[in-house]
Amino acid sequence: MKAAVPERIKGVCCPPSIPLSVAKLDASVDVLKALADPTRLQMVGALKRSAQPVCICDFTAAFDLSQPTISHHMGKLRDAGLVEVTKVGIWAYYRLSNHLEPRTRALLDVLV
Amino acid sequence: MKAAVPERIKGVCCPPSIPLSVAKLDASVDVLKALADPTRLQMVGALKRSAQPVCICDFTAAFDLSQPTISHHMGKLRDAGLVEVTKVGIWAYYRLSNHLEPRTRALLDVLV
DNA sequence: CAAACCCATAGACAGTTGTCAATGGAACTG
DNA sequence: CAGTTCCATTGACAACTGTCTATGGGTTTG
Repeated sequence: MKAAVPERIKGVCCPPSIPLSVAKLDASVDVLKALADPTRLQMVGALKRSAQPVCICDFTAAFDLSQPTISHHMGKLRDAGLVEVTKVGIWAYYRLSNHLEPRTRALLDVLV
Repeated sequence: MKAAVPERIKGVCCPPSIPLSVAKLDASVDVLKALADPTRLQMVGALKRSAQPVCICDFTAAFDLSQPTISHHMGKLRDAGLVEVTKVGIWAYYRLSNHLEPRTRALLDVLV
C-alpha cells in the first residue's frame, strides 16, 4: 500500500524529519558529476570494454572535439579517480582505475 | 595483462576506431545529471527508503533551502522521470516513479 | 641542436545551473 | 467571499561547465 498518502494537518507541516544520509554522499555526487556528460560516459565505457589501456589520441580521433577538450574531459575523469594514466614516451595511455570502490565499480557495471 | 600498453607508430595515430555505444547514452546522461546534485540525491534516497509518498513540504523543512529551490529540484527529478507526484488538496506527495527502467532502478539500488 | 609530435594548461566565452525573492494559482477555512 | 496555506513559476544573478584557440612542456627524430 505504498500509494496511500499520509494524512496531514494544515499548518502543521513536516512533523517527522526525513532521514537523510549524508555519508558518502559527496563522493557519490562527484562521481556522478564526472559521469553525467555524454563524452565522458562514452570514454569510461570504452575504457571499461578495452582489454588494454587506450591512448588518448584515439579518443581525440574518435570524437568530434578538439584535442584540448578531450584532455579536459579526461582530466575530469582523473580528478574523480575514475581513470589512471601511464605515460610512455610521448603517448598517454588511460585505463579504468584499479582502485575503484566497490560501489563505484557496481555503478559502472550498471551504466556502461 | 591489462597493463601492457599497445605499441604505436609516431604520426600514425589512432588506427582502430574506438567502439562507442551511443544507444541509451543520452537517457543515461539525463538521469545522471538529475542525480548529480547532493540535494536531489538525498531526495531520491529518502523517497526510495520511504514506504509512503512524501509531502514536499517535508523536504522544504528538512533542507536548508528555500521553498522554490526545493520545488525546482523536485521538478528536475520529475523531468528526468525519476519521481511522480500525487496532489491531495493543497499538498503534493512525491514518490519514486513506478515506471523506472530496470537499468535506472539498478542504478538507484547502487547509489541510495 | 632543431624540428616534429603528443599532451596538458591557460585564457576566453557562451550556455547551463543552483539559488533566492517575488509572484501567481489552486484548494481549503472561517 | 476573503483570507490562509501550500506549491509552482518567473525573473535575476553568481557560479560552474563545455568548448575553442593559443601556448608551453616533454619526448623523439633528423
